[in-house]
Amino acid sequence: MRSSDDTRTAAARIRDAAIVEFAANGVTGSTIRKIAAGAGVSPGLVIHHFGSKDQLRVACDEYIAELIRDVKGDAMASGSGFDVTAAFREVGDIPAAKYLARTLVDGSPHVAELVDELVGDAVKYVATGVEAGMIKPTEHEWGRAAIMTIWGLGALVLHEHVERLIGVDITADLSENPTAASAYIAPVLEIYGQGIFTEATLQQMQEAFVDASTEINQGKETA
Amino acid sequence: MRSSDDTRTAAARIRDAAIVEFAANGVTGSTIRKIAAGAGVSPGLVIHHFGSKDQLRVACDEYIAELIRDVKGDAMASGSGFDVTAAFREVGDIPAAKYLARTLVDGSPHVAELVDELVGDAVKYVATGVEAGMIKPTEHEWGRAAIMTIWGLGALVLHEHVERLIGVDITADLSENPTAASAYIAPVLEIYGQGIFTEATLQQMQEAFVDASTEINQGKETA
DNA sequence: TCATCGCCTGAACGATCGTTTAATATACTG
DNA sequence: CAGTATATTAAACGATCGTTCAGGCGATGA
Repeated sequence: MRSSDDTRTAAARIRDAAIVEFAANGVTGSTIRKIAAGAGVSPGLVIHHFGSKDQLRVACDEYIAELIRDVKGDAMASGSGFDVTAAFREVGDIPAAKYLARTLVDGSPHVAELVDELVGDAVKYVATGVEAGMIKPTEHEWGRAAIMTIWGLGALVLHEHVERLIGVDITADLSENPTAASAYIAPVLEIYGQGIFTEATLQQMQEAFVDASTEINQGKETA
Repeated sequence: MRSSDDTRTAAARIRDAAIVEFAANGVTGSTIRKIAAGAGVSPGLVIHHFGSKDQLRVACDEYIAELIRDVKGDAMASGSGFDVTAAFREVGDIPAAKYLARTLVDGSPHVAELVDELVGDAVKYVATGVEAGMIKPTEHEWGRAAIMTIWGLGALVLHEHVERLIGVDITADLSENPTAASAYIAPVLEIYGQGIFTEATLQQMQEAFVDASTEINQGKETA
């Protein structure tokens, strides 16, 4: 696996190999021996550098989180802030998107913190969009931004299903092949553009929902 | 773990205990010994009934898929077909939603098949909605339905983050506490109702997208 | 030159894994 | 009732896991 012109530190090679392995098979599904083989080192060296499998996993979490922090600003600036997926294209040889997809489900404090930051970014992105008259205002600033972030991350986590269903690999760089990516982007833009419900349906649903709510907590008047 | 008035077959108890374990720790993170303990039997009996850990996992996949097929019709009929999550409330003691969340990421032919069916259901649900004048028509029938399904499933997969961010456990029955659930449902209804982009933004984005597409197409033709 | 120190390896250890096996209890059948 | 199939267990096997350990290698500094 290791090429002779690999200038990375052994510790860096181990970390990168671990990310590949964790992304593909999950943490419990990965073995130190396989990671060591991927990095071209002995299993003992993995422990020597990282202490334990769990500490290696933490190091990977932190590294990926930092990696995404570095590139997410570019994605926001490029105008595709409504789709967090845009921030998680694979960086170099590192399957950051696939690693994140796994870790979002397995659970990790560092990645949870990153998600919170992404929601904060989305809130800011949406707020500036509202100020510029490009995005509709809302009563639920935080909730709307959170759900847009969750939807984007959720699609990323389910990238295998997205690819099977729509034929687009959203872990890859979509900007390189916009024609193929349109199968994913066009419907997303449509929903975010005009919604799906007609006026009548929306009003009806909100009324039904308010009725159900006021059953529990009466006295609250609608705006 | 096993209560004396448990009338289930030992095989059924093992299967249910495996679902709980798989849902909580994933397949590779679960052990036959723990599953056996959860079912109140010996590890050997697990193998005797299911052959192997992998066959046990397949049995769980099939069982959960069938379980969801049974209840998903009710959710569609209740009018919340726009949110697949509604179909996956925990059934009895079985954490079907959490199991599905794990399996959607780990990958399983049976669950992938189920997802395809859910998209098919969504297409039908949307089509009837369009006919009834409740849902706006679209050029991307399949794509829109697929993305709505993916978004719903994605939120389910990231239920831990949804709960941390918005304070709503979408694996639980939301209808039992509509007030709390509104933090999740209200923004979703808003986005599905009116979108987020203003008319100007939508047009601008679609033009930019078409430009990018034709750039590629023209480049390919000249090359 | 030699002692030192960090990088690294190969072998081994104990634990735990999925699975097998032999044996026993229970239920069904004729 | 005898006989056979099924349900179930305890114990053990081999494989593999994460981790430890003793030592070799190569650069560095005095």
